[in-house]
Amino acid sequence: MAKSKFSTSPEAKKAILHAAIPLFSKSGFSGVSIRHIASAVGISIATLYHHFPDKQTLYLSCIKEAFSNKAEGLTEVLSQQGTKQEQLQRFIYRFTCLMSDDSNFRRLLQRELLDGDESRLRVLAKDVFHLQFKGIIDLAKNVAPHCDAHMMAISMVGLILFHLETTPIRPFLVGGKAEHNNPEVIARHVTQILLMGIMKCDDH
Amino acid sequence: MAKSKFSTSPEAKKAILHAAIPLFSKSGFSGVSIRHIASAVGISIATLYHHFPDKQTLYLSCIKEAFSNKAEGLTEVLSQQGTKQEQLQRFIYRFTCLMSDDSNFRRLLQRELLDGDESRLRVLAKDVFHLQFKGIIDLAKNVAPHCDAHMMAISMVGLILFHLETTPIRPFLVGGKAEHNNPEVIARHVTQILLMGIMKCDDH
DNA sequence: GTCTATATACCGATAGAC
DNA sequence: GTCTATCGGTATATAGAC
Repeated sequence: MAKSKFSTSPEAKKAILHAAIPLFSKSGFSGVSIRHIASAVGISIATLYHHFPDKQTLYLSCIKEAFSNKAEGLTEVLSQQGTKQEQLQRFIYRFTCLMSDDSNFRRLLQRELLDGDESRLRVLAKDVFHLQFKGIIDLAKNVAPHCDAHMMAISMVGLILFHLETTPIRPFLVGGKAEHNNPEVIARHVTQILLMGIMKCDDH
Repeated sequence: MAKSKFSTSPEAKKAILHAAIPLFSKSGFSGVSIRHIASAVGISIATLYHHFPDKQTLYLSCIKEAFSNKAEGLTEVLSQQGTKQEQLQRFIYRFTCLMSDDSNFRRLLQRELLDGDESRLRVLAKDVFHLQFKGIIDLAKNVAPHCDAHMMAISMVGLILFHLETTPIRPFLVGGKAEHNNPEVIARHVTQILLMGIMKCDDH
């Protein structure tokens, strides 16, 4: 109880958050004004300040909302069965789809890695994504027991995210094709690298 | 000739750029004010505007300066000799060191991938890094002729960048150790994945 | 809970003296 | 080339009516 000084309806807060999330995703904290957010929701600035005490709190609420929504999907993606190879393959594919479908989340995550201070990153890692990252670590231990599981988990996530991150610059890079933005193509490529390395890779 | 309406000394411009680059790297375009930059250089706002017509031009000049400085180092890193494996190994190691030594550049690059519009990304890919990315493509074709060279180049760069990008959150992630920020450790891990995949990887 | 109106500070950018 | 002074606009945030 008493989460706020004011009486606020959860619906109104959600409406503000879901209008603000894509704006923060696109332009970052400093690139979005309270005016802009209020205008997007269709309310006045004063009304927005009735629900959130300041811009910083609104931003952190957006992060929390976007990330905790995604945590469920991640947990589900990690509950895989089958052989080790199948587990890896399915995780890579479904994680790629999850990130590809929600660029708002992916961009907010990458912005947090650039802009988040120590306390924000701690919350992100320890409170929001602890179980999910642990799941990826366990998957790494399972499929590659001789590896450093932490590094392997970072590599798996990084491979996928960077292929999505480079989507807008790909048309101007040598060899870039539209199919390189297809989650299935990305997932197949990443899986092949992880399973066999590049020497035996054949993802044409 | 006539690059500017005003007479400006290149030294003064360089001084401004090299004060502004770390600021833009840390906080992004919207997160840094002209006042802040002028203060960091030790000049007045009006003096800054004598050298650059507006904030946007100053920012783009920072990008251009930081990136073209790095292009030389990248070209040098790509002129490798030895067997295919040695070429890959050395490129990964030296590229990792290059990115690790200059977090300003790496962060500006990642910010551009998030914030850059089509025209800025086109300039970046076609005018600034065309030869360097072509070099990575050629390396990929050489060491992995059966692969999609574009995807492989993206994977190599992305693997390295994400390990550096996650440095600040690593202390809070399961299994994170200080040694995971060591460029040699990162390069060895990435090289092993690329050469052998995770099944045969052993980077403890 | 929502609004209009406003306080206060900072923003990018310019004028004009030296 | 560098400065002080300042413009007009926008930023976050608040006061107080309804």
